[in-house]
Amino acid sequence: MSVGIRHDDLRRRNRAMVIAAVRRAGQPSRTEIAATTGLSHSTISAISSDLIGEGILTESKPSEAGSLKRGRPQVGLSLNPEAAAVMTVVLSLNFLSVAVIDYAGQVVAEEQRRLDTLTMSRDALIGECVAIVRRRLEDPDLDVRSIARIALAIQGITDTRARAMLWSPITPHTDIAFADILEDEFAIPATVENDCNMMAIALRWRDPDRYRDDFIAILLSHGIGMGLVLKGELFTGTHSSGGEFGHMIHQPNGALCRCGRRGCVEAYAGNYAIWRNARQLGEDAEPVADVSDADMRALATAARERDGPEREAYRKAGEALGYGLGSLFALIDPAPVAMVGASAAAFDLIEPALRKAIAQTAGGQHSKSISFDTEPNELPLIREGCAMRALTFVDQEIFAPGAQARGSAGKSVA
Amino acid sequence: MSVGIRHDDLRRRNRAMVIAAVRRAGQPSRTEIAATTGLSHSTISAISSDLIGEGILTESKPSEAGSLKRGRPQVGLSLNPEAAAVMTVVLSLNFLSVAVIDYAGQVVAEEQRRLDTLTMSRDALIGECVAIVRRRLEDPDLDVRSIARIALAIQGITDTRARAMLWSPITPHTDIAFADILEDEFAIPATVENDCNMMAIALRWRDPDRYRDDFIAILLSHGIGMGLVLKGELFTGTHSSGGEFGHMIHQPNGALCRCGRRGCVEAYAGNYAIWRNARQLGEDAEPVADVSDADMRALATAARERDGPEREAYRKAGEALGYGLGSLFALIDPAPVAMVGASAAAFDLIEPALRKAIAQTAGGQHSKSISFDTEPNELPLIREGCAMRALTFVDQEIFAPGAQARGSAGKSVA
DNA sequence: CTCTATTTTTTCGAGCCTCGAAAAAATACT
DNA sequence: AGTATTTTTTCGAGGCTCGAAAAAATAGAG
Repeated sequence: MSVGIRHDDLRRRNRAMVIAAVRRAGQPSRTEIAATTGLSHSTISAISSDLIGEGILTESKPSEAGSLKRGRPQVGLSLNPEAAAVMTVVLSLNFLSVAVIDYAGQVVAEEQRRLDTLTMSRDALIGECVAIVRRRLEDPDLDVRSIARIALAIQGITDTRARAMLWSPITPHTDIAFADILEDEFAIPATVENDCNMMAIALRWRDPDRYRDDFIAILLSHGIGMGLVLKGELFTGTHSSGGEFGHMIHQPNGALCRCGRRGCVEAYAGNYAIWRNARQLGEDAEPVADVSDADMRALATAARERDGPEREAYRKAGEALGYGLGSLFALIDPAPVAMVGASAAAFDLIEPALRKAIAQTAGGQHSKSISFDTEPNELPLIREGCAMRALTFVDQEIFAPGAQARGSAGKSVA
Repeated sequence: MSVGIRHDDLRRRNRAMVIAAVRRAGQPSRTEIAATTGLSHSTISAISSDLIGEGILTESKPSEAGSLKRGRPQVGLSLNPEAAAVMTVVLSLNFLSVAVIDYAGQVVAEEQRRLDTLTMSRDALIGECVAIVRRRLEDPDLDVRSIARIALAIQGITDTRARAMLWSPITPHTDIAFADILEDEFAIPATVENDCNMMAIALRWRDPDRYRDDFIAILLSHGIGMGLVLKGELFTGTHSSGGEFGHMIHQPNGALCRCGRRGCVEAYAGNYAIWRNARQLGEDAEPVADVSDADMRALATAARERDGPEREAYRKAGEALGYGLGSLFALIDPAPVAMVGASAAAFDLIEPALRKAIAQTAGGQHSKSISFDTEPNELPLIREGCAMRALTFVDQEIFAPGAQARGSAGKSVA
C-alpha cells in the first residue's frame, strides 16, 4: 500500500525537481525554476546553492538573448558536464553500438560494430556486449569513475524492472539478464530497456510540443514495435516492457508471423511480410530472416511505379496497421503517431489503406485528426532516448537519492 | 510540468494517507496505521487526534479478536459514519437507481425506478435523474447538508475529467454533462463515471487478494464493456473513459456491430450478437435493441443440451473474446479476469473457445495460468464501486484538501 | 558620472512538520 | 500487589519551506 511522506523525502524530491527543471530548460535562471516548479525563490536558492556546491550544477553566463532588460541580469544554471557520465549500449539486428555521454547530454565517445546476432552463441553475444563496454571504460581519455550508469536498449521484450531481455527477434536466445551481467562485471548500475520505448523518450525530448503527454512511436522495420507514452508516462506491460503492438491480432488464423503464431499485425506489416506479399509467396511462407534496406527501397519504388503485387503488399501493411491502431485507439483514445524506421520512408504507400482501415474503427471516428509523422532513422533516436533515460536515473537516484520513491511526480518520462 | 512539493502539502498528503488506511483496514489501531503508512507513531498520533477532533474518525472498542495480548490494548480507529455521506446514481438500460451511503460505507437509503431510456427525450432523461436525486435529498430522515458528493455511473463512454457522458448505448442522446447539471441543480460536487470502471473498483474492494494491482473486469451484457486496473490504478483513455474493449476489431469487415461499424468484438460476443448467431440471422442483421435475460438463459440451456446454432453462437463469442483478450494481453501482459453480467452465467459455454483462441495469441503463451472468475450480477458491483469512488473523493478532496495534487500516491484506485 | 528604477538573488526569522526518546497509560501474568 | 508488555501521548530537536527584507547587479535618466 502507499506510504506516507517522510520529512526528509521532501528535500530530496524538490532537489530532483530542480535538477529535472534544469535538464529540461537547458539554462534556466533561478527565477525561472521557481516559476516552473512552483517553489519559492528562497527554496530554489538554497537547493541550487547546494547543488552547485556538490558540483552537479554550474553557473553559466546570463542567457545572452534577453540581456537588454533592466535589473540584475539572470544567471543561468546548467548541468555540470563533468558531474557524471552514462554509457548507452544499443543492440539491434547484427549491430552493436555504444556511446559515452556526459552529464549535460553531449556524446563524448562512441564505438560501433557489426555482428551476426542471429547465429551467435549466447555467450558470444554477451561477451561482445561486455567487451565493447570494457573497451570504452578502458579508454585512457575517459575518467572511468565518472560513469554512473549503463543503459542497454534492445529490440524485443524486456522485463518491467529493466533487468533482463526476455525475448528478442535478433537472437534465438532468451532471458538474458544483461543488467546483472553488466553490474557484476563493472560494478556500475545498469538497466535493460526496450528500443521502442527509448524512441518514444527521445521523441519527447526532440519535440516536446508535438510529443508531450500522449503519443505513439511505431517502429516499422523487420518487425513492428511500439513505444507508448500515456499521460506523460511511458506505458509498459505489467510484467514485461509490453506494448507489443506488432503482435495484436489482425486476422484470426491469418498470415504466419515470425513469432510462430498467425494473424499478428506484424505478419502483414513487417518488412518480411511486405516482402512475402510482394513476391506473392503466400501467407504461409516462412518469414525470411532479413530483408536489406536496398531491397525494401526497390520494393517501394516498384510500388510507386505501377499497380502490382508490391503496391498491394504495402496496402495490406497499411490495412493491418490501421486496424491495429483502431483497436489500440479503442483502448486509449487517438493520439499523435510517429512512424519510425526505414519503412517509414514508404509511408506514402501505407497511409491511404491505413487511414481507410482506421476510419472503420471506433478510435478512427475522427481519423482525419490523427496526425502521422515519419522519421526514417531509428538508431540515433534509440540512442538519444537511452541516454536521456540513463541521465534521468542519475538525476533522480544518484543526485537525489530516495526521491524516486513513489508518486509519479519525478517519474515522468524525460 | 511537475510541481514541487510545498511544506503544507506534506500534512495534507499524510492526512489523506491515514484516512485511506482506515478506510482500507476498517478498524486499525494507530500502531497498524504507522506500520502500513511507514510514518512514525508520533505523526500518526498527531494526525489521528486532529481527525478525531474534526469528527472524521472515531475511536471504537479494541478489535475484539486478539485482545488476549499482554500490554495496553489497541484502540481501533474507524470512519465516523456521520462525517459525511455520498449519493450514487446508476443509470443503465431502462433502469435508474440511487443510493445514499454514509461515510463508513453503509447504505442508508435507496430508490430504484424503471424507465424507457432508449426512447426518452434528452430532457426527460436528465429530468428523471435530477428528480430521483431530489427526492432522496428531500427525504426528511436525511441530513441534506451531509451529502458531500454525487457519483453517477453510466453504461457508455464518459470523459476523462468525469464530467460528462459522451456516448451511451442506453440512449440516442450524446454529450450530456451530467456533472454540471447535478452541480448546478444541487450545489454538490458530482462526477460521471463509466460503469465498468466502477465494477473494477468494487472488485478490488471485495477481493483485494485476487484483484490487487492488475486485473480486468469484463461486462458481458447486451454490449461488452471493460474496466481495467493496471499498476494499482484505474486505466482510462486519454480523453475518454477509454478501455472500449468491446470495440476492438476482431474481424476486419466482419459482423455488424451496434455501433454501426463492423467486426468489433461486441458484434460477436454481445447478447444481441449471440442471439443473432443462434437464430442464424446472418452477420448483417440489424442488432436487436434488447434481449431479455430469460431469452438468453433459454439460449444457454439450448446450447448446453445439443450441438446446434446456439452452441456455435457461444463458441463464436468465446473466440472473439479470446482473440480480443489476446490482443489486449499483447499490450499489457496477462492479468486475472472477472467476467461480470448475466452472460457470465454462461461462461462455461464461452470458455473453451475463448481459451483456444487466446492460446493462439502472443499474450496467451501461458494461457492456462490466466484465471477467470464470474459474477453474474453487475448492478450491486457498479453501485459499490461508485460508492467507494465517491467516498474516496471525499476522503481526499474534502477532508484532506489539496492532497490529491500530483503523484499517484493518494490516487490509487481505492 | 552619479543617481534612480528595476530585477534577480540571498539572507533571516517564523511557522510547520516529522522524528526519536522518554513518559504515560492500560492491560495480562505471576 | 507488583512486574512485564504493548500502545499511545508528550516533548524537544532538527529540517524544510515561506515571506519579507536586504543585498547585488545592471540599464537608463539627468
